[in-house]
Amino acid sequence: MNIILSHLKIQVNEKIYVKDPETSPLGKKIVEQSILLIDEIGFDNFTFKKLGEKIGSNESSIYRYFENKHKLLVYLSSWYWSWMEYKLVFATTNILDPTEKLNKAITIVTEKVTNDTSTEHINEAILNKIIIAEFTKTVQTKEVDQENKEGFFLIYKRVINRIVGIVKEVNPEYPFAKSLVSTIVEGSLHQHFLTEHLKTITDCNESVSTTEFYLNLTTNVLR
Amino acid sequence: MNIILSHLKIQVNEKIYVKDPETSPLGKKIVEQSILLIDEIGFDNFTFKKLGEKIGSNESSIYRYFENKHKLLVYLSSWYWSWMEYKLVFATTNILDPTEKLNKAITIVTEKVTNDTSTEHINEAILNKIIIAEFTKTVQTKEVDQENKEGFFLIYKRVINRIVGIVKEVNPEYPFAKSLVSTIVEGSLHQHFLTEHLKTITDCNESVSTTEFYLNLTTNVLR
DNA sequence: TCATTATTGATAGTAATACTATTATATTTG
DNA sequence: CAAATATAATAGTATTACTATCAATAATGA
Repeated sequence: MNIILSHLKIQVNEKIYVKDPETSPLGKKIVEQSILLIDEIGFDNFTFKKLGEKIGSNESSIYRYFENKHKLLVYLSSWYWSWMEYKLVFATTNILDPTEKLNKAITIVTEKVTNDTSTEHINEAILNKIIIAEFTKTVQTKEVDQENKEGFFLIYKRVINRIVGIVKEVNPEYPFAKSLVSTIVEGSLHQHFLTEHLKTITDCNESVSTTEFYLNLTTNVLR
Repeated sequence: MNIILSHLKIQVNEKIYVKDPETSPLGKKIVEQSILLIDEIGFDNFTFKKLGEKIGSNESSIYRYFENKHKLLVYLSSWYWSWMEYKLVFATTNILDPTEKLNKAITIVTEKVTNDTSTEHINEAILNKIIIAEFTKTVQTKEVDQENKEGFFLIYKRVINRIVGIVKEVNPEYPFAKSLVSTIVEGSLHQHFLTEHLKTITDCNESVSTTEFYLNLTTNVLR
């Protein structure tokens, strides 16, 4: 996995950035350090000025890569889901049994990411923390319909629908495949958040438990 | 229901506001009109200055009721979940069969709110729209642990755990009652959002469908 | 290698946001 | 009617979220 990914460039919709951050050292530094800073102070308190100070670079230079911090978060999310899609594809290819394939897929999307080192400048474990804490903010805006039209959430929707395909293999009769998968993917992020902050309304406590919960749920729903 | 609620004062944690908005006409106006304005322009674009202009009142007067717009949203959410708790209690009281009671409870929390007129100055249907679009923002902040300690999310957690109790009546063996219920409650908000904005990753299309999906899911999971 | 071009940095500036403070003016209540 | 309270008006500050301009540096290619 690590070997394969190190040769792959994660594809992100061009409209999300002003200049592709993958094309320069400064761009990579922006992506790398923004992940650390957002994790540290939270997206709401994050500003390009603070990021500039952190990377010893000018605020205005960052604006040459991203229009605003919202777009940067959309970029990080797209990168994350694109990376997740690779993980999904590689993990489920060659598995013939649909149930086994689905279990594998659910495990991949619901488990907490720890210490994946497939890319040099992106810390996937911390990016996963950001997605857990901030992902819904990328869609929950007044501009969602416009941005959806422009393809900002394409990769996310593709990940969902890829798993929907597997669900349909397991049980073609089940009428809520899309809602089930979107509930699992978004819900598992939420469960990880609850595990961390609102422990009294979740049973999940370690990485494995969230996955267990959703594997159990899926099995019961589709049988 | 309407008659009963008109005599009830929804209780909200005192720490959320500077001055209880229920105690004055201006306070009520702030609550009433903030719901309309947040629905109209979105929470991110909402400011106390704009609200002041809308209600023909001064920005500084609003600050005497709420420290900042985040606290106002927490107040609106608390009000919503408190109101939801009343609906839950009244709808499930006197139902003896646990399964029937659970189905009723799930229907209440997952269905879209339409035209409830139990309180004069709060439009519950529009408040429901705000909760669908903005609720996660009340918890997904860097201050969540501190605010949780201060009891900001108590009512929300109580609603969840009330339903958890019913789940345990239906199936005491099921090991993920809390995660199931928090997934349903948060997930149904998300499904309503998807129905409105990202239709390709949900099967829900009208109010009834989201409820159907979760009723079906719960039945399958708990049997 | 030198000239061109692209990239980054530094500085300045604007409008809006998120408040706080002060004082004046109503309004309520005892 | 006086005292207390609530609201409005105005002003002011620090920060945010940018945009614009120009200088300095680095990369490239003829």
